[in-house]
Amino acid sequence: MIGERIKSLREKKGYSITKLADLAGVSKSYLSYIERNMQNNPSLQVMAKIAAPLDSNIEYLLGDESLPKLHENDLLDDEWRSIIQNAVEEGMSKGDFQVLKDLIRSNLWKKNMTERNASINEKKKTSNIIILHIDNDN
Amino acid sequence: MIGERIKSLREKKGYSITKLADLAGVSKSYLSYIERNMQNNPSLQVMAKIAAPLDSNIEYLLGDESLPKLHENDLLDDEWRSIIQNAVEEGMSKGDFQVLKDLIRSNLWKKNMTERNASINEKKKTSNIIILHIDNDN
DNA sequence: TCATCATGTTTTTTATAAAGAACAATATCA
DNA sequence: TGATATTGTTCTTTATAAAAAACATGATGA
Repeated sequence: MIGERIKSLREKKGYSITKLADLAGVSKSYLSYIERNMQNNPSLQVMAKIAAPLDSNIEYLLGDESLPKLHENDLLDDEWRSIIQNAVEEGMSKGDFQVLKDLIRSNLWKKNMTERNASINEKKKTSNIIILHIDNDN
Repeated sequence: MIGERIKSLREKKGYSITKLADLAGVSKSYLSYIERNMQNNPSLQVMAKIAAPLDSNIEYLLGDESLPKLHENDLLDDEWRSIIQNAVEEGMSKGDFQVLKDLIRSNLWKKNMTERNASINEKKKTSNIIILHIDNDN
């Protein structure tokens, strides 16, 4: 349930119910209800207000209630998310990504190969991967 | 705003407001308000009820309201998530990924270049990206 | 040791979310 | 072409979310 998540995050931060209620701008009585699942139908605004001082978001607080669970607490942080989101919007396929991933796993990572492409060279500072070839015929 | 998302998904399904309201089990008047952003603070239960017949989820409907936006409708689904999760665990950096992303954006995508690497060749079916070179010296 | 404060709970009140009409406007078809 | 059905809207009501207040319990400390 939703209450456990909030309570867990709250205690992790060392906040009392009263403190979190103040930070969030909701009444402590209502927060108390929510944590104990006595009122499990809060509005989006209340959820957002509670999530903020917990450095969380509605999605995470929903937890199993809803399908996905992505959260900084769960390894995949927001920066990653937006990077990937953009890539997908720009047409990256799962297969494309899998190549990169498999590459890393198979430790080609460590091996140096030759050849270089000038147009890509400038990207070097941010990564140790250089992509030379893009195949378009399948 | 939240209204646009719902309306967009609804129309994509070919549902009328009345139809969706029936499927979701909420009043059509309220749904109408929400779509026009005249009432932008629905409860979680209402959100969940609306999301279901749209084959969506609260997260997606929230859209910009909340930080992440991941959804099957946005191409980023659970499969993506686990792929990326694994990659991160295997040491992939954001910079590494950014190279790939920038590459796609700059439309190298469309250009064919030469050279090929036998050890990677077998990956061709799943991707149109072939990685030839991994630089390790920075 | 008793007074003040912080804790979380339960009661009461009030604000508003959400339903249930009734409505106007357009579409459908006999 | 006029009756009936759908569309989405606006008005009215009622159910309940959320605040405010009062409360109980333990902690702090003078």
